[in-house]
Amino acid sequence: MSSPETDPDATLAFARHDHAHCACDTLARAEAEAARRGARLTPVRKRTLEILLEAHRAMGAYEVLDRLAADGFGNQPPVAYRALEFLVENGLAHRVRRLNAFAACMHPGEDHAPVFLICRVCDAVAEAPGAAVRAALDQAAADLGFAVERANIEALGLCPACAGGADDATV
Amino acid sequence: MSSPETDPDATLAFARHDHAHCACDTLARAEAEAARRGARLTPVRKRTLEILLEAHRAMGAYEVLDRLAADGFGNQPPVAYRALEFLVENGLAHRVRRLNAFAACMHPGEDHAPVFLICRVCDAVAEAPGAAVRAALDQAAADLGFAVERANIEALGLCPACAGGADDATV
DNA sequence: CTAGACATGTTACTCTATCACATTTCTCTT
DNA sequence: AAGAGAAATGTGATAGAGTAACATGTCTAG
Ligand SMILES: [Zn+2]
Ligand SMILES: [Zn+2]
Ligand SMILES: [Zn+2]
Ligand SMILES: [Zn+2]
Repeated sequence: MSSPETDPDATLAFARHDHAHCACDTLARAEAEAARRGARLTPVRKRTLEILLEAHRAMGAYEVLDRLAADGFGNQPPVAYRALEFLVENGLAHRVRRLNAFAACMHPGEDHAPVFLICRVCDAVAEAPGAAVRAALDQAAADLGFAVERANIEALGLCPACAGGADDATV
Repeated sequence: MSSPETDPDATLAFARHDHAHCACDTLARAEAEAARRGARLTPVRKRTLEILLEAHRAMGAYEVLDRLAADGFGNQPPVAYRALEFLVENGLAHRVRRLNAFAACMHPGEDHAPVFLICRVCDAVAEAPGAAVRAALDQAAADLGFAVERANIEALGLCPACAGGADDATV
């Protein structure tokens, strides 16, 4: 698909890394986490997670559905939406509302408050650690007597690569 | 469904207030802000903002459209979307992605980083001050070399009224 | 009064998401 | 092993959200 070393295949968490290994490793951790929670990682669900991991980027439900259908699973929207919902509910994937898309969780099992950084130029999406952000959010909410249960924290901006000069010039 | 005193008319910023006054006052500030920015607050746009302010809650584009159509404006989606987009671009309204909805900004003009608190029981939506949250977000992003330009910070949980006991019991 | 910019109206369409129902597969109990 | 009930899947239909494209109108600058 592209050079293994510098592939800016959008999506990488901005940092270069051995993606094949990272995806495989993350899948293993996801499976462990699913087992720990007693959640059934059925074929469709597992395949859905694999698809997200392989792409290593945020994917629309219909894009995932196409892949699933190609693999012999159902080809109707609910097939993808149900699998994705399961993954999100079990902390194996996240929903990026700004993009109407889903992305595999890079830290399954670890209790975390993800922050999504979306590059407006190359569409890369990174899941950043947001413990501090979440803490600030909880505090701001508490000031109003509001108890936060779930949060979506998404930022649009420029990734380091795109900010590094070649951004608007290359458009 | 509710008593006059404790009416959880969804929407209030959790705190009781003279809404008619609050809406009127906010509209005045929004008009001033629009003028300051040289943005043309045309009839449709102004009416759209009024609709959002009167409802004092997050409204879907199509819901706004119905109101606009009833007032003699166009009745096709672009009419509402264009007006709403204008308001958002000019800081007079916000988009709440989790709800696929829009809400009038309660602090037009004041440079602010809004945090939306959405009650999962009564659907109330409050725009909380999120300067600290935004600061934490900027820091978390900076750690990855990412420059945040815009952010959506939305939390789902329980508002003080619904957390105060009568929540799931009254359903 | 003409050209251009901006705003609006309208048609049609795409993308996103959920409902409802039939069928199958798993699990737990007897 | 049998059978009830829960969970998961497949499928068709439909609702909801958002945009592209084009025509018309409006206002201003020259
Ligand atoms: Zn995660
Ligand atoms: Zn980028
Ligand atoms: Zn605001
Ligand atoms: Zn509430």
